[in-house]
Amino acid sequence: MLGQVLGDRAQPHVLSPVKVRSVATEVADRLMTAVAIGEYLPGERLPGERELASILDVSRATVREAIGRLQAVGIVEIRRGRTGGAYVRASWTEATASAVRRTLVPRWAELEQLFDLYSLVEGMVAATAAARRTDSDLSAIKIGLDAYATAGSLREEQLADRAFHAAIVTATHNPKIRTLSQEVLTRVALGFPVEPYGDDDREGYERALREHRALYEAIGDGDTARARTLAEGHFAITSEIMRGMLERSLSGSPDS
Amino acid sequence: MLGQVLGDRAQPHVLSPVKVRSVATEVADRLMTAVAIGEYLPGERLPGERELASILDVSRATVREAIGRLQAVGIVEIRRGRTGGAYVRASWTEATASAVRRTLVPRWAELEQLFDLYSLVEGMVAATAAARRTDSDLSAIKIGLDAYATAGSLREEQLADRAFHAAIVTATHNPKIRTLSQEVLTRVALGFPVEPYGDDDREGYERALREHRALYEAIGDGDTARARTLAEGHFAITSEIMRGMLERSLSGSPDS
DNA sequence: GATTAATGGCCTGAACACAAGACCTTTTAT
DNA sequence: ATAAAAGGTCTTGTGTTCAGGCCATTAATC
Repeated sequence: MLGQVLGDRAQPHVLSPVKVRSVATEVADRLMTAVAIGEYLPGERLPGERELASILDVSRATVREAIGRLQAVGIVEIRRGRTGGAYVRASWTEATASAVRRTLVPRWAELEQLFDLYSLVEGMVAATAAARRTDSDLSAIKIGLDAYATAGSLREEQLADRAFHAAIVTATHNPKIRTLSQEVLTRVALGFPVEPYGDDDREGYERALREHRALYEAIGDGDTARARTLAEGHFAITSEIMRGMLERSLSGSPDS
Repeated sequence: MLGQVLGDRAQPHVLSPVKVRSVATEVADRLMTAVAIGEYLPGERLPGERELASILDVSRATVREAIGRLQAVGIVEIRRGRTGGAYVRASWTEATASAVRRTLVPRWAELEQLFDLYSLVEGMVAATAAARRTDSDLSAIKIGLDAYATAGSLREEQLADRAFHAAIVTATHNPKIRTLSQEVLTRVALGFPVEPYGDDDREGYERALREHRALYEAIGDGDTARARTLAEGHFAITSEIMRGMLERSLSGSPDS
């Protein structure tokens, strides 16, 4: 009786079909993520196959399998010879537009949910950081903030942005939170570059800088509510940008 | 220069060694979780090997491998014959005490972090639910609350508790949040039963009931801050209970 | 008490993913 | 021209998983 009211599930969540990621898929996802978050910029070369195999502790065959997938969707181009390797394509967002259409559009609703989750989690992170930050945490955040403010190139902007956020996550004093944040970011980033590359958007930069400053001060003040609100808003903006990118990629060429 | 200041990592997170879970490990973890969260109570029988293989969409050999591990750590006992199967041991928390010592103690700090994360995530869930709940969401939560209030047995308490929390998660209107919550819970639960079984603790029950009521009202009022605070506190209590259990299991028999 | 059904226990063979390593081909720095 | 560094291509071996059948055990049923 009670079971009926409560909707007693015949198939609990923990007993849903099992699916394990293959090593090759895991590697491919990681490499895509690395490119997506700007770890490797367009024109840059990924580490060699042998090196990646060593770093990731997998066989070279598996690395090749993974790189082959990146090549297949146009994220990298392969060059042979002495200076060969997997180079991030200049406009991989454009190159993958059709892949985006095929892969991501059916999951539009899912992406919206991911963006939402991303924003909420980062708000949680910021609030926790505000509650727990030490003075040295604050200093580290300040360094990231200043670096962002004085960044001279897009690359420096990216590095500083990541350092800033990394310092905030560190200020939560809980490595699990970092793991969670990275996992959520990865899920979001798997389809999109978090920082639109060619986007030399001064206005966006100024806005981000203002928000970073405000967030820094909220954390410095230990104002958890303000830090949360600011972070949620900040990452919601990022989500908006991605959403806009996707929409543009959709309204562009109908299909390849 | 900038790179130095920002601590440019030679080995980004995404390029750390790859390790994928085997199917058998995944199945074993799921079954352990199912037992840990009270899906199967002591004395109850897990589904048969063939049935599990079908449900989980894996081979029976893999299921056997997983069940063998549960048996090895004393979570279940295997009976043969017509009414045979894997039965949850009456006092598996006791039976696994030494396993807990060997497995969990080295990760004490990690567990603390997990408890902390658990509490924070559930706070986030409650706040989001308070902000987004519809009237029908609220009704569902109320049903769970009432069921908890009128629960006549431990089993009913568990079911109602889960229904209550499930209804709150649903009220966030974001399935990804549900997934996240479950993942975090699973990580926490992997070592511990969330609801200590034999713990016929009226005082604890009364307290939980009060907190559930308060949480229900905060969500009803759309008071995100209060909902968050209540939920964080509520789950922090759960964490405290688990912590106490572990400490008792430690101070008990030195080792087996 | 015999039968039968439901269960775990056990085995084989094939398919597959992955690792390890050798060797070839291409390209470029020297 | 040579050598180095990279990707391209094999082979071989190993471990995991699946699919299926058959055996052993137990208890409900006739």
